Amino acid sequence: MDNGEVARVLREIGLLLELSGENPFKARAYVTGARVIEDLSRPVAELVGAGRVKELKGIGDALARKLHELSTTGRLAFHESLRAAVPSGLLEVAAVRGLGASKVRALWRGLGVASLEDLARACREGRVAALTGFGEKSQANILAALQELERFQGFTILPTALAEASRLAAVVRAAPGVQAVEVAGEVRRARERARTIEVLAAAPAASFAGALDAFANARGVQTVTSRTGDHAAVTLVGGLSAALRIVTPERFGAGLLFATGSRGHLAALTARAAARGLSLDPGGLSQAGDGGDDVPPGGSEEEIYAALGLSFVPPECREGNGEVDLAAAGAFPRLVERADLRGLLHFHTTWSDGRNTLREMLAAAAERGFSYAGVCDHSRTSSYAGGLSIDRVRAQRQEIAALQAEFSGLRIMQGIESDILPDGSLDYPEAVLAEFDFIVASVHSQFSMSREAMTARVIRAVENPRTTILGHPTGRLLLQREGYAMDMEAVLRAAARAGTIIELNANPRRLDVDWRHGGLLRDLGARVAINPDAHDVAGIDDLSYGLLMARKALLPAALVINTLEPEAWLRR
DNA sequence: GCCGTTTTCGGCCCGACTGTTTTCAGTCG
Ligand SMILES: [Zn+2]
Repeated sequence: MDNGEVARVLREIGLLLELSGENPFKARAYVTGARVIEDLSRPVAELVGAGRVKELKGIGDALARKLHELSTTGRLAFHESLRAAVPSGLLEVAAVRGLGASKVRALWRGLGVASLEDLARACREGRVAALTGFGEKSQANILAALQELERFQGFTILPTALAEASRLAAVVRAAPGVQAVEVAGEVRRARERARTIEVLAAAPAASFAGALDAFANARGVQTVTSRTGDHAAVTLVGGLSAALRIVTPERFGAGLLFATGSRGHLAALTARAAARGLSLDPGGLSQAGDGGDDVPPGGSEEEIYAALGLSFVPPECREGNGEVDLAAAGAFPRLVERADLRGLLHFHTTWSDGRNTLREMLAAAAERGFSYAGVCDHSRTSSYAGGLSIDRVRAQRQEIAALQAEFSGLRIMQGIESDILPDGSLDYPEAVLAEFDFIVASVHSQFSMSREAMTARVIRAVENPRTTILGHPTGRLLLQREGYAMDMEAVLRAAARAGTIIELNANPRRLDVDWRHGGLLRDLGARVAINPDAHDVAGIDDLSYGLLMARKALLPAALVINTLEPEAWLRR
């Protein structure tokens, strides 16, 4: 059992205890224990083996015993008995936004609600509103949250989609006779949320059936929803869909192009082909009518783009947003790449709610070849996240000065992720704000303002000359929470006017600003910062998702400030 | 259930909002 699995069990015990009506502080002790285990840099089993797990702050006698049982047997009787006493569907009910353990318990004990279906029915029948502690509004809010949950059902975020896709691709690749396999569809296009994993394979016709069998029998396949001679569609445990198409090798290039899409991109390509007297279909590119083939059988994607007089369009850019016109005009932007990034900005440390120390984060930055790093812990109003008091801001500055001597090749800057307060102001007095090298300003509270009020609030923040970067502009959490209502275009215009940089937060739950605003950002010439918002060392590598989104937005690398030296973007 | 030490019980991250209640519990970030 790795630390993540152990932590998950402890966290679930915490929830189950609360649902059982246990002392909430006892429940919290398990959640705290889960966090302690998550933050370990070594396997918890090692500490258990050495009898040292009790030395961890937050782990006492009881948790130490349970960790011992868990890491030696892989099971925990206490956990299993709790699970037996609480309907398993309640765990899903507790994940509904607005419902915590106490409310779920009330619904369970008062109305017999034991699943999401029960809850929806109870709401529709008006029974929730009649329950003490609830009312018409709570009932309506619960129904809305359930609908939101339903909308998110069957989708996943990019890292999971990529992992599942490459796992399934590997299964197919291992099947006899298979010569090539690629992930296609929306996953290859790096959509920020995905529903279907599409895989394309090339094999001689005699090998089709075997490859389809391998796919249909892959681990995690729940049901096979359709099956033909060259195609299989399945649903996966967890609700995602997946599909495999197999073509003979000479059709692989065009097949991949069509399987990748998007529809809009393909429409632009086929229109361009037609304008040149060509015809493009999944079989390849050919002379319209009876001519010979322009692209020989077996033509790759690259060859097809070239035959259409286009530079290669990377898969993540194929959204039908004018990328074909740009490529045709020879104006396709020079997109940002990992090696372009010189600056690592907006990461958290143990000074606030990060899991690694400042030194550890800086060492990771240096190891990854960054030439400058700007730490941005939380500001004082985010007290739940350990936001920095003015004294701690200054103490951190001293540590930075000391650490700078240790990291000669890395310029260390002190930023802050300042809350944007409800009135649009920043979170410290002017004299303190002036001491930071730069400021990322983000909304972390009062999400449910009116659209007008939120727009005014954020515009005031981006117009503040102390604001360097607007952090995660919409506040969305993909598949968990919609962004707050706000006139994004007005905000982006105001930011561009004020010279405030827009963050492209690379956390795969955020990927915010949305790539769909790329056209406006380009038109405005607005500068963008790709920031990992990392809370630990591993989080730094979320930058890869941010890079994909910046490319998807067709942003020229020159607009991405992390590619520049600080002097090019710091306010003076 | 953990922690600290005022050594063995009492408090546990904190402030604001929402919807319920009629003075506050629950949820969220
Ligand atoms: Zn933030």
